[in-house]
Amino acid sequence: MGRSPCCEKAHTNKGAWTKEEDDRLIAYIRAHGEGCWRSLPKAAGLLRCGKSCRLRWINYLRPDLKRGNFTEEEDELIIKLHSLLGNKWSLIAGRLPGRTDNEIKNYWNTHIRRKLLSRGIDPATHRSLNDSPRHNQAQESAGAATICFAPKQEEKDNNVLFVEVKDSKSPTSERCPDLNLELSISPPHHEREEGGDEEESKSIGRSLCFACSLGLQNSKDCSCALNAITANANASSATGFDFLGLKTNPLDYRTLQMK
DNA sequence: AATTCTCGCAACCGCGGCGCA
DNA sequence: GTGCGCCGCGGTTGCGAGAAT
Repeated sequence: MGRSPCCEKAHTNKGAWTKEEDDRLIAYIRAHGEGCWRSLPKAAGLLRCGKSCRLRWINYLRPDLKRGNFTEEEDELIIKLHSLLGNKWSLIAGRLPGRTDNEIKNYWNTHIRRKLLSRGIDPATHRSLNDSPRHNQAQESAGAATICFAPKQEEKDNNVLFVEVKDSKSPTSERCPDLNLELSISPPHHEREEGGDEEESKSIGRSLCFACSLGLQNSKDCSCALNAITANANASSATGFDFLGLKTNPLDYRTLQMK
């Protein structure tokens, strides 16, 4: 039954890695490639558990890592992605070449949180801090805003789901949707389709192709209404929408990849 | 110069999903 | 079908460096 334990914790080193350990790990992975972290430490002559080796390699030793300060563009991209994905650091890291989930997580906690607070934005909800009391009151009285996977009929036929953000009290009146990730499945929301150009454009701005969000980037089911936030993160254009007060283009979930 | 405080980052821990036996 | 281990992820901790007193 099952497999043997990944490592004997009693005979493994912990704490900071030494130069010699780093060299051994690098040399081994250069020779044999990544993978099979369970057997790697023994094979490489390291007194570490596989988990520790993997972490050290991914977060520090990988040759493609971009060391150094985050750029302003990276900052803004992280903020946008976090507002959409929440604390899904690995997904966010997947959109920032050379950055690791751990690095982004640390950077968020030390720099970006403060940056958002100084802008008057709640880093947890991405809403204006001034809105919070009113919003909290609304949530208490009418329930939290909800992201729904609400397929339209034709999308149902194609097995496509769209993510929509709605406020249970006023489904279409909020310009910056609450990104409470409390999820629910709901039937198609036809009211919005009948709501005229303005409502339609808001609806489009809030819709994410669920197939893409699930990593089915090349799926035929992918018909994401939001395209290429990240590809155009540096160049806010007239076609972008005002997301969190940051003029931007929609996010292309097609390119969101797991590491 | 010595001590205390604050901050940033590397590493660890625990959990959930998945696959193997 | 079930149990167990591996892998990957997010949250948390601990330590070292620099700033402040």
